[in-house]
Amino acid sequence: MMIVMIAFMIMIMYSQGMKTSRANVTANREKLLQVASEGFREHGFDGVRVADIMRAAGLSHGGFYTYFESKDDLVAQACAVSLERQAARLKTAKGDRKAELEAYVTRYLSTKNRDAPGQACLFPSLAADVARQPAPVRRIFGEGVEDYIDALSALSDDGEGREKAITLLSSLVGAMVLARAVGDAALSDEILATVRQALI
Amino acid sequence: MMIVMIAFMIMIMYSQGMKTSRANVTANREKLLQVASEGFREHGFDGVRVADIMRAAGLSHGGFYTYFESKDDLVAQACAVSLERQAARLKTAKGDRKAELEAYVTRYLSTKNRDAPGQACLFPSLAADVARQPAPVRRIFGEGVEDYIDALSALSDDGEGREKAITLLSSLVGAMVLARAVGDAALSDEILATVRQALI
DNA sequence: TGTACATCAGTGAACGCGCGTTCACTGATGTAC
DNA sequence: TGTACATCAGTGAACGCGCGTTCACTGATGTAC
Repeated sequence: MMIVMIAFMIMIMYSQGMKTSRANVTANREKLLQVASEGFREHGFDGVRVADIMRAAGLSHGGFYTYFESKDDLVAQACAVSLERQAARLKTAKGDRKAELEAYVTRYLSTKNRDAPGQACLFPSLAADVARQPAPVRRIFGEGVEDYIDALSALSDDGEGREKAITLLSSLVGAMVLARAVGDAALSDEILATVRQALI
Repeated sequence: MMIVMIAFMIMIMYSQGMKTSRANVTANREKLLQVASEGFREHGFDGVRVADIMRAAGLSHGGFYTYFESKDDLVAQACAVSLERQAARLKTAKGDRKAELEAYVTRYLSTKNRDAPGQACLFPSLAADVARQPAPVRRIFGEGVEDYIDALSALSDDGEGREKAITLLSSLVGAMVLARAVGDAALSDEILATVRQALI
């Protein structure tokens, strides 16, 4: 009985990868990328310290270089992860494409989204910072934008999908960037509401 | 003769404010704000050092605090200056308003503007950074956006000026932010061209 | 299966550099008489 | 007008803190026999 239980535990350990050291590496790396991705969107690349990220993942800061070559490396990988996820999320859209797109715009330009940049699209938070990053990050980012445009295009039902996707994306990003920057809450709300109405 | 020349020089010195110490303070402050304003737009607030700015103005770094309380103070004042200037420039528009607006959009979304952020609108360069700055900067920035929207509205000739101004500004800012961030030059050009066409 | 050894994730102190800020000091500018 | 003094812009060394990165070390995990 005991042996069966132990064997079972070992199976779980291996299959879920939560107990052995090697599996921990995988889990920790995912956790680190997740924490970094949210932190960067919320506070910018320079606003999050290596030590913060390690602490949030339950590790001490010295172990950072087991996982990443440098902070720049983490920045690049965290961007890649965020970009993939948000393009993937867009591609799962089913049903009426027009309704789908409208729902997307409404969600994107909501005050909730504005006030939780850590959970939101990384373009408004990080695009301006990315423009000043080393080439590898800019390349990854460019591919992410490309994917995103493709995914948005697929939601459009006429031949001008790509053009519409680009102008739509620009409006979304610009509105959110401005809404987050202005100190005045009323103006911020107005920007979101106005662009939302114009797009739907 | 000599006395007349000297008197004349003194007049010039006082009137142009280039030689006496007190007048230098004014000229230096303007120079510092100008240098800072360009530097911040090009490299972000954290990308420009106090010592860089002082050197560019021909001063040593220790003198910084003769002019500003802190770097944050400079950030706020430099933003105020840039914002005022770009709203003022927009207000000088004369002639056919529609043509004026189109010319403005074309200039705004040009590759030249994209490649010279130090000379361009500060919204795409700094809005995301501003969102993470202390409240005074955000307030100043918000007022600048408000002014800008007003100025753009005045160029629109129907009753929906303000709504149009807000959506236009969002498109401009978003397109420029994305165009500057993507590593791929072709995609960057495409974003600018597509949004330009859509807006004109 | 058990044992001895090798590997390597993880620790936490320390390093080193960058950068905003401070400070004692200088010398030109400005003022009072 | 000239002289003596006060003010203050400007200098450059030094300070202090933050933060990315390194490093010697530990102990658990994994491997060989």
